Order: sequence, then structure tokens, then C-alpha cells
Amino acid sequence: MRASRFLIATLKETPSDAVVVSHQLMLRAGMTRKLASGLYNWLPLGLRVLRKVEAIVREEMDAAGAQEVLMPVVQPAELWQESGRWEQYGGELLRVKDRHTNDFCLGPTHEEVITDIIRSEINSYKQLPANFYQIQTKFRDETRPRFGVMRAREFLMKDAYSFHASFDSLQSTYDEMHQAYCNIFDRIGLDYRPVLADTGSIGGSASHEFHVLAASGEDDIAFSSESDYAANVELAEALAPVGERPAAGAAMAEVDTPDQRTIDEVAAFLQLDPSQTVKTLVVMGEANDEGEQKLVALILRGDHELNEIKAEKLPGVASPLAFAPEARIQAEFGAAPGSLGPVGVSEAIEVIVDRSAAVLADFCCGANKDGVHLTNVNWERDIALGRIEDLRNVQVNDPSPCGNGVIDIKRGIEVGHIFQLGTKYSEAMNATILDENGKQKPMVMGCYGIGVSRIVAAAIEQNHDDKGIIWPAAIAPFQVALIPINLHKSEAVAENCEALYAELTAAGIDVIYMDEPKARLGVMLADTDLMGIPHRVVVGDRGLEGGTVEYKNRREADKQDVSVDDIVSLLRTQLIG
RNA sequence: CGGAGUGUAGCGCAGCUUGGUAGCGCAUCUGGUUUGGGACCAGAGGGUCGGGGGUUCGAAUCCCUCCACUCCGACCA
Repeated sequence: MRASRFLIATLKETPSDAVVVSHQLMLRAGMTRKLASGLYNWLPLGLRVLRKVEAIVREEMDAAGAQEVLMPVVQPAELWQESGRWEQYGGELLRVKDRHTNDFCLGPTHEEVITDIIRSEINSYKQLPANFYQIQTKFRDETRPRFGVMRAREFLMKDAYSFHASFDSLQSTYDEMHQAYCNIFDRIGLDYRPVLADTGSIGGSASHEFHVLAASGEDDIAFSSESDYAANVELAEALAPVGERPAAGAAMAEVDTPDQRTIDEVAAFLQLDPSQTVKTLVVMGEANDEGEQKLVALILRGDHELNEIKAEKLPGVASPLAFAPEARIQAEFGAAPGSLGPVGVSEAIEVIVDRSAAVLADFCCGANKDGVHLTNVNWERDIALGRIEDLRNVQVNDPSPCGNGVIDIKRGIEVGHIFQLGTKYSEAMNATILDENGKQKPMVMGCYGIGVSRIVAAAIEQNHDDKGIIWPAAIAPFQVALIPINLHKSEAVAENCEALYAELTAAGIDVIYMDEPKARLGVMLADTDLMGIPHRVVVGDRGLEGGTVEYKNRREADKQDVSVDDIVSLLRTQLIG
């Protein structure tokens, strides 16, 4: 590609509304431009990268035996009503009406549509298993789009859906997809981890997320220091502490703690470590048949954080999790949050104690009187210890749930997610097959997503320096930047560049030839560094006098002079290596 | 949806408190001098000052209202 015929839209200044480095660099390099909140135009440079990611994903999906389809972005409401998600899905689902005032939505995902196709096309176990994928624009009306294409409202996604006659068959395709995802991220050249994940509102059983490790990631991933175990912190189990609860010491006592409401305030006031205190969080219980909700008190160690996902999955706790209104707390506890505790609460309130809080002795908690706390509280002696559950987020240095090593927590960007859906959609939408016995049964389904446009941003988060992007070879918009010095003056430079450009192009190498005659060297170097082109060849009169050109790798500091005759073979070697 | 903030040239910003001919840097165009790591000089083009309404002789500036965007939080297959 000649720069004179290619839009190089680099910016010297960083647009002020970009906060993460990938967003800043995508704007500065001229890859994308914002059209509106969460909506991005892809300029030629950015689109080249997007297409390369897409091509790798497509090749690996094909290699894994999936078949490509293409489904509309606009979907009829009927299908979503059939699956129940027209009501369940919140504001993220953008609903629109056509001119006949029929309801439609912009597809945030395509379970309904694919299930609709398959239920009419596949009727026998003999046609299964089958796996269909598409690479298609999705729309989710995010509450807060941010970080450029990392969390956009409209984005490009690869989604695949598999159909099976049995759960065993699903498991085997799931494993194949797991491997295909590893192949994809390996080929792209990302530092990533598959992690155990929550299945979320899409439903189903097993699930893995694929995370690119980056400080700017939005998810916390818990790792074992000793094994391959990795899980979203939402999911990572906090094991019960080993060993017996220490024996009770001094007698329980009331202390005045005026205006001390938070754990930190109370602990500092009483000169205790927060881990010797207990916090009481009051949430709504599950509604009974009459729609009444009891209050549930969740008891955690003062230095621990509630895991809302774990809590709302517990029987007796409302899902989604809802904190109790203050007026009700006041009425039933007789005190405001800040002075609550498990001692002496009414029988109408269920108390659930976290595993770690359950092994405390001589701890401090609220007295259910405003401005008063209790010290030296002990389970069994002062309060009955009833239900014990895992309520908290794991912390760094907790023992790993896998049994080996301790937990470390890092940030990750979710670029892929695979689910075992089971029969949720096939049952709701009556997608059935006849099995070997002629018996009708719902198909078993899996679904597998990759955020194609998000990968572009994630790759930049992992591959950049103070000059700009450093593309992994597999997804670079161009492999080689060919930069002439004094193109408009030197015949020798022009001839050599044209020859090199022709030869490299003929060899199938993507070259950006910076052929603007009067462009300044410094500008071209800065632009190609910013754009992240992995290999650079500078051609000037001084070098040509000795028969050489200058080669530099974007990742390395040193330049080298290379004979004009050798440069093509050197580049070929570099590109293969 | 709660809190905070911003909207002035393609980009980054000043001007607003205290109303009086709309500015600066970068980018763009022209001419010239330069040219081995983001040049210099001279000149030029480019503005519904987010929209609407109001106050005023006069509004980018004050008031009302609507909109868009950003940040923090809640939310997120």
C-alpha cells in the first residue's frame, strides 16, 4: 500500500476523553474515530487489524469443524418473547418498532435466532452434533460505554452455537472449542488465561472465560500460585479456614462507640484489627408465596468483602441481590446500619455466617443499639451459630480452592466466553430431535463467544510503548514500513524503494510505502512507530552509496545496516520467525 | 439510574467571575528557506461559541430550559 493512497490519520495530541492506553493509541494512530457514545467508525488502518483478527478466528473455527452462517442484526420480538428474554433482558436490549409498529430488537446475541433456524432444519440425532458460528455486529445498549471499542455499544463478535443429542457430546464440543480458543489467542500472540466463570444470566452450567491479562482490565481473576487454577473472583471459592475456633476469652461487654459506623472507624476507635470485627449486611430474602420478603443478615469478617454473586445464589436470599431499605432495618433491628450485629436479632431474621467469620472468637460487632458495639463476642457461648456459607470474595494469599498454593489476583480483559447452555433455549423454543428410540427430546446446546473488536484493543493494552502501538506480527495492519529519505530529490532512493516495494509486495508481504515525496523523515518515523508497524526499512542516499539500507524491528532498540541485496530475505526470515 | 463535570475552528485549550468587534497552539492551504528522528519565516482559509427561549442598547459571558459527551459509582451474555 502506498501512503499517498492510504488515509494516515495520526494525531499528535491525545484526545482528552480517552482514558485507557488502547483507546488513546487507536485514536492517535488513526484506527478509529468516535461517532457517538459507544459507536466507533473503523478507519482503513483499524479495519485492517480487525480483519486480520477476524481471519484468524474464522480459520480456527473452520478448522474446529464449525460452519459459518450469517444472521440479521435486527430480530423479531416474537423470538425473544418465546425464550422469555423479551421481559428478562433489561435496558441493554435496544427495542425498536418498524413502520407497521411491530416490535424488533437489535441483537445483543443470537441464541434465539440460531435456535429458530435449527429447530426447523434439524430433526434427528443423526444430524448432530453440529456447530454454527457467525462473525457479526452486535448491539448492547450498555449503561456506560467506555474505553473506546473495549466496551462499546456496537461491536464485532464471533458467536457460535452447538447442538447435541447428549450432554457427553456437548462436553466434547465444549472441550474442542476450549482448544480452538487457545489456538486463536496463541496465534494472535496474546498473554491470556482461560478462567472458570459464572454463567450469568444466559444460564446453563459449565463456563470458561478467556482473559487477556492487563492492568486496565475490568475483571479480577484469581490464580493459584502452584497450579493452572484460575477463576473469576466472582466464582472463586473461599475455603473454610483450617483449624478449630479458638476458645472464648473474656466475657461479652457493651462499649459506647459514638458516631463510629464503618468497620475501619470502629476498629480504630477500639484499637482492634478489622479482622477481629464482624460486619452485618442486611439484604432482602426470597419472596414467599404471598410475595413477602424476610430480612437476611449476612455476617462477614470486618476485613472481608461480600461476594454478591455467591450471596444471591443462596436459597432464601433474593436474586438479584437487594440491600434492605434503611427504614426496615431500623424497624426490625432497632438500630441503623453501622451498629448492627448478630446478637439478639429477632427470629424473623435469618442469619447467614461466612465461613471465616464463623471461626472467630472474642470478636467485635454492632449491638443493635445506635452508637454501641459488643466486644468479646463468641459463637455458641453468646449467640447460636446457625447457617454457615461461603459469602465473601477471595483475597490475595487465601489458600487456593484447588488445594495447591495461594491466591494471587490480577486484572483481565474478557475476550472470550464459552458456556454449556444445556436445554434452556431448546426447551423454551421447542427445538427437539428424535433420538435412537424415536423419542422426542430437546437438543442440548453450547455457545461460544469471542469479542473480535475488543481483541484489537486488548492486544494494544499488552503491546505498546511510549512511542505507540507494537503489533503482534499476526494482526499488524502492515508488516513492513518502507521509508525513503529525500524521495523527491534522489533518483537512487526512488528507484530502490520502487524495486523493494514491488519485490516485497510480490512476496505477499504487507508493506506500507511512505511515498509522499516531501514528507519529513521524523514525521514518517513517528507515524510508523505510532501505528506499530513491526518492521521498518529506511532507504537513503548515504546508505545506498555503500549499497545498504537501514533495518529496525519495532520491538528492539538497535538499527542495523543491511545490504540492499539481502533485505528481502532478511524480512522474510523475520516474518517467518 | 445516582454523584461530579464539560460543550468555543479538524484536535488540544484560553476567554465566562466583572456583558462591549471571538483568540492561542497543533493540523490544513499558498509562497519561500530547509530536509538522516515530530523544521523555520511570511501569509491565508476555517466558528449556528451544543440547541431553544429570556434579560439587555448589546450575550460565548447573566437567567431558564432542552440536548450531547466525559469521569466516579451502580449495571454488564
